Amino acid sequence: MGLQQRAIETRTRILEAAEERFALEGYDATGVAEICQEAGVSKGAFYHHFNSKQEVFLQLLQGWLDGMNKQLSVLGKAKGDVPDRILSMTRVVRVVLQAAQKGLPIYLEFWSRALRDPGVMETMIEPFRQYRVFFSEMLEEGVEEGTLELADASIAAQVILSFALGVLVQGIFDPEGADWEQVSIEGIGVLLKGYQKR
Amino acid sequence: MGLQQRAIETRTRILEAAEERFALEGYDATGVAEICQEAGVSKGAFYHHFNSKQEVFLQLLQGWLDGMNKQLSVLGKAKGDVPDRILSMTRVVRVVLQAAQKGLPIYLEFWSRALRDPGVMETMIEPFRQYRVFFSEMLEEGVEEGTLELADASIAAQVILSFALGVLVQGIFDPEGADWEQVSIEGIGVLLKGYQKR
Amino acid sequence: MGLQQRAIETRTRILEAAEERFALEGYDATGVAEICQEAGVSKGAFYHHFNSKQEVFLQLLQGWLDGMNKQLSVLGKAKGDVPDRILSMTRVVRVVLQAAQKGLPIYLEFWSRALRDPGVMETMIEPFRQYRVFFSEMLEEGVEEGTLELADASIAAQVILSFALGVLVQGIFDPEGADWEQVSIEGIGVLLKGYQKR
Amino acid sequence: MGLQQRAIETRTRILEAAEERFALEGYDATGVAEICQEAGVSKGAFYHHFNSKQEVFLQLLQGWLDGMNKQLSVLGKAKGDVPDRILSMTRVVRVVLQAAQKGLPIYLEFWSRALRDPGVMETMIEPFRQYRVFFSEMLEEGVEEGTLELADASIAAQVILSFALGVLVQGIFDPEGADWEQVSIEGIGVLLKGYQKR
DNA sequence: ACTATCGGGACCGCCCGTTAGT
DNA sequence: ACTAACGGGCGGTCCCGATAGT
Repeated sequence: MGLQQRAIETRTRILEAAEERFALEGYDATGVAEICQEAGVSKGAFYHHFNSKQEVFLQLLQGWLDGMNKQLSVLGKAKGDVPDRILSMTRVVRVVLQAAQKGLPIYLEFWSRALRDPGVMETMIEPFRQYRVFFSEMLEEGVEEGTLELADASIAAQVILSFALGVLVQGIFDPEGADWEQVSIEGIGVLLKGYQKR
Repeated sequence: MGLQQRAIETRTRILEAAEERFALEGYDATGVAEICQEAGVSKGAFYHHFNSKQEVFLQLLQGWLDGMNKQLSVLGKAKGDVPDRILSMTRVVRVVLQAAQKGLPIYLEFWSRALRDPGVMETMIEPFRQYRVFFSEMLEEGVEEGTLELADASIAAQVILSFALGVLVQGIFDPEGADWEQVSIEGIGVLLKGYQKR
Repeated sequence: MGLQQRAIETRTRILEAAEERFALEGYDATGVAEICQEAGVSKGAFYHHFNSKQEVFLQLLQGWLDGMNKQLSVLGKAKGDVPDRILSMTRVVRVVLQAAQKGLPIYLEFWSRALRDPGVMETMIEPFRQYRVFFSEMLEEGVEEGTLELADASIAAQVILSFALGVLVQGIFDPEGADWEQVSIEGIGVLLKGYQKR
Repeated sequence: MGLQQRAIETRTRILEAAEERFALEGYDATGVAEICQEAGVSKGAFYHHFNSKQEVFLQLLQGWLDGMNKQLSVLGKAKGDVPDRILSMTRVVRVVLQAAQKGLPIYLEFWSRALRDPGVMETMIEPFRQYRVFFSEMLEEGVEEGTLELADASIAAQVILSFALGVLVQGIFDPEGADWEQVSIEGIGVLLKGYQKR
């Protein structure tokens, strides 16, 4: 309906404006008035749709987490044998880095918040754990299909993920510092060679 | 004891109090009055020693960076052949993690700030680069001494560091999520095996 | 009655309170909180209507200047020949003095400000110049109607205005020091006699 | 003695610095620290020589008043008949204006203060009254020497002084607005003609 | 005589959220 | 659904002055 349509749009505009401002200046340094101005609405509208600035933040966080989950489920449907699938993931490093870089400031805000709120912390950590489970299962699949040979799939998964995360972190904070794509290919290559069945 | 002595102590007390409050509540959420109370000094004293809250923050950052540099120079003086030295580093993971965990909140504050201030960003990234250089030289030493065999020492260094950083990051944010010491030993083992001369 | 109505009233109350406090204690010595209390509004309301204390001050100044202009246009419509009109003006000295005395403190504030802000200075001086032009034209009218005889109407206007201003200034700062009405009548008398056609 | 000499110099430096800052920014807007910096001394020195910022201000005021008195006594020693003496005073308008312009800001500060402090007000007004007495006596001298003819010397003195003050005020605030020297000569001429014995 | 250090207060500006009104 | 007006309070900064020390 017309009215509802407009309301939804207003909501979205507020959320988008908030994300932008939070990313640019941080949560605390961003005023509600600022968000409203950016969104082109009045403060009344803001508090009509949200109960507090905090709530807007949490909604943004939730949206971000949902996005993560969706990504994960896409990864699960890849084809080929396990080593190939891992290598193919490596190839998208550049894309991932670019995406991550844009979202980094707000992401750091999420973490800052998480450190002071155990509930948020739990929610933030969850994706990490899911990645680990997902990867662990994938490696076990590799053992079953006979392409990998490893003592403990869980630990191996953590090793590979740690390396990937390390590349990511450095790539995000210091993109020009090295050719991170090359580093990731080399590193994954060495690790896979160590884990591959001869 | 002299005037100067007392002044230095006051300064230190302010810095320590600020560090604690910043870590506990974040930069923005911490008031100058709060810092002063914690430090047991007046606002007059605070603004006698520092021109702004921001300046206190930057001094803390500087102190932290200096500490990093000192650590690095200690690492450089280790003995034994290169693979052994690397392995011995992994053994201190637990200690490093504990130390890092304590400093994490303020560290995240540093990064949040860095994202909004290119100058700070540069300063924050520098240690990363120095670690890379340091490690790269160490690996070349390994090549010279005949224990390692690698195509490009610089990239290999980045690979190893990325893995280490990844373990660290996960260990900091999710200490209970896995046995990070074991993961680091396993991972470094695999990587070294890949780089060691047969 | 509407929202707007109330807003206007609030604005007015703030301006009036500010004028009173500025006059009583001076611009710098008057706090925003003080003005708010006097006006019976909150600081939120204050900063909703004005961006700063300075802005309130400038609005007061503007209002005062507008009042001056209005007065001038009233003077222009008097009747009788020119010498009579000038004499009739002198007779209101007492009234003018009383009015001026009340507004003096804030007026001095205006000037103090003007000395430090060329833009304000220009605005403050403008009325002076307009008075000169107005008077000059009036004297020329006297020449045309044959009641006055003078070499340079502009200079004569400045002479008369200077005298008037001098009486005013002394009357404002030292009302009890002399019978300023009598002085003004005597002085204007002598000047007019010097300029009147025999 | 050496020590005393240095102390006096410090005092003077503080007073000069204060005068400059007060003139530039106003009494309230000028901080003690600012004065100290300008004078090149510490705050301790400041409060060693003066008990408060206010005291410095009052000392400046006193100095200014003493200067006024000195000027007056110089005027009293002029030669020639009274009309000539008055005319000769007129000729120094330009010099007076320039001097007054420089001291205007601090002078306005004096008056602002005076309005809120009856004691200061009395001190500020005194020179005005002395000028009136001085002038009144001079005019009576003119009557005695047979060059002037007037009903009430006191009022005539006030008339002439009012005109002079009016020219001065305008000349100070709007120096470019007219040729104030010419205006003063013309005005005094007309007034003297009215008062001179035929 | 002069300095460095410190105390505590108060001000302006802003901010988050609410309410009266459309 | 949305706006304008408003409430009350906090936060960084600075300021005047006092004191401990040289």
